[in-house]
Amino acid sequence: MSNVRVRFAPSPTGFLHIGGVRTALFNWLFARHSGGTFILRIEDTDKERSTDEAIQVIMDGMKWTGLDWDEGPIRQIDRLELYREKAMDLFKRGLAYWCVCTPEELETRRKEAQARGESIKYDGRCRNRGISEPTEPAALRFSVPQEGQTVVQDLIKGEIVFENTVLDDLIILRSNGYATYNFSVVVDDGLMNISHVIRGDDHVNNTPRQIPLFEALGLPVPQFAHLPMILGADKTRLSKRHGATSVLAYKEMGYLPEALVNYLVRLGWSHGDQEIFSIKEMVEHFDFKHVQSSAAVFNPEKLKWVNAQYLRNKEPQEVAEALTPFLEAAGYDDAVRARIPGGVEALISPLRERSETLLDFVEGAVPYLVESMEMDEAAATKHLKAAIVPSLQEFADLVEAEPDFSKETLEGLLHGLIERKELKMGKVAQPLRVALTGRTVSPGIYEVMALLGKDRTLQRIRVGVERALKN
RNA sequence: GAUCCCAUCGUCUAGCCUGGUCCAGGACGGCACCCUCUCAAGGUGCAGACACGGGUUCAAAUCCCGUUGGGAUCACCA
Repeated sequence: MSNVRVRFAPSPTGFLHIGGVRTALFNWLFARHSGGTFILRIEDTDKERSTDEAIQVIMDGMKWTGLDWDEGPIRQIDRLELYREKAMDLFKRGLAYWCVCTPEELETRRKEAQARGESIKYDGRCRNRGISEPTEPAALRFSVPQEGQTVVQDLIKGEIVFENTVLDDLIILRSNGYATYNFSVVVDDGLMNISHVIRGDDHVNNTPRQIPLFEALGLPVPQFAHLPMILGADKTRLSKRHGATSVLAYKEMGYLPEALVNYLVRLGWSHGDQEIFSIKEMVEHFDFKHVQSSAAVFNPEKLKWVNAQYLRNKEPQEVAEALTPFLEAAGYDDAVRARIPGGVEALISPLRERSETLLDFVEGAVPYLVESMEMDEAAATKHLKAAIVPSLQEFADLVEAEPDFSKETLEGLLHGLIERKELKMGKVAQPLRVALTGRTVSPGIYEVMALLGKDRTLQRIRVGVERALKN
């Protein structure tokens, strides 16, 4: 086991966002690539917004995508005392001070400063007051060094330099006694020996605030890798407006977890021209050198394409296993599925080329699942005409008299009929398709018959004939 | 407004570090054709980008500077 220790640290305030999964994925990939440890830490210090359900949803999402963690979930709520101790330690060492400015005062001063066109950072008013035992509500602020620069050697963006004068004395302990995010993160990353902090680049501006804290606390400063954001089609941060952003929503929409992961890994990382990666290949090739430094637009079309690739290349049995819960959810139980000769697995080959998601699959499977199907009226009107009746009739009679129902036999029967009647294949196949499936679009006609079985095939052709007679 | 980040086809990207092999390659999407019992899948082809302006250099997508444009962050949220 290497010294690489990384963490994914979501705050449980809602669902697991697609961007969060990507962050988790890159952490996981780096850990697995380097034989390190991947830690799940829950940042739930905001008691108002954090919920247990959200924690469960995060874990469910990670399990679904296969991102397994080695340690945790560690909850910050269980470590509040620790943060308090570390903060007071800083105070005792003169590196932090009590601030009695109220939130309202601070807000007012920020507005005034902004109105004057000045920096809105904290003015350091309480820094030299030397309050040792506050008698009114007070927050503890960290005295940020104001000289020199803080340099971040980012693994993705390179060197980022911040003048320390732009940094203000951040609050590390709120007046209610709870640690703030920037403080608890540093304490945790330090104490957990995190070697690489891999997070969204919306955190770059937090980094120069955190580095001096590591140093003041005497904790090792990790390396940083700031991942570019995922944007919506309008180039703003991905949000609900852009469609589904919860991972589990993609599960429900019929995406395969490995396809989602594959799409996500290519969003910001590349390995030459390769598009499809097995998990093993991702782990093997992952590196920060090929992580893009600019933001990427989430493209649902390409996700669909990737999903389709997986649907087409997986073992039929595995696709069937993934599909079954969706059929079940659509109300097609065991008994219904048994209507198809060969069962659910028989659906895979004919439908996989025509489906991008498992939901598409269900849609395409309907005619073969139901006992009596719905007829698309427009299709019937167009294709089931009186002129075709003799052909359909004859074909049904031939099939009925023929004990063998194999594709080859069926093909021979239909071709013989077409030649005798001097018809075009399309002239017969299309009415047949409509009679058999109620639709103008389906897998090949012989595959359709195989999925229906002999009885339903005959029965539907007869019904089709009835219908054609009325046209 | 301040700070920081970013900039190759509509989108994801290769190439950039280590200038020439790039009149810029692949993929999604689009279009056309082929295949064909429909729809797909598959095959073939087409359109489509180095944001702009200056340098440096024999030579720049690649290095430097500036401009413009986009994004993120500026809380006793995380």
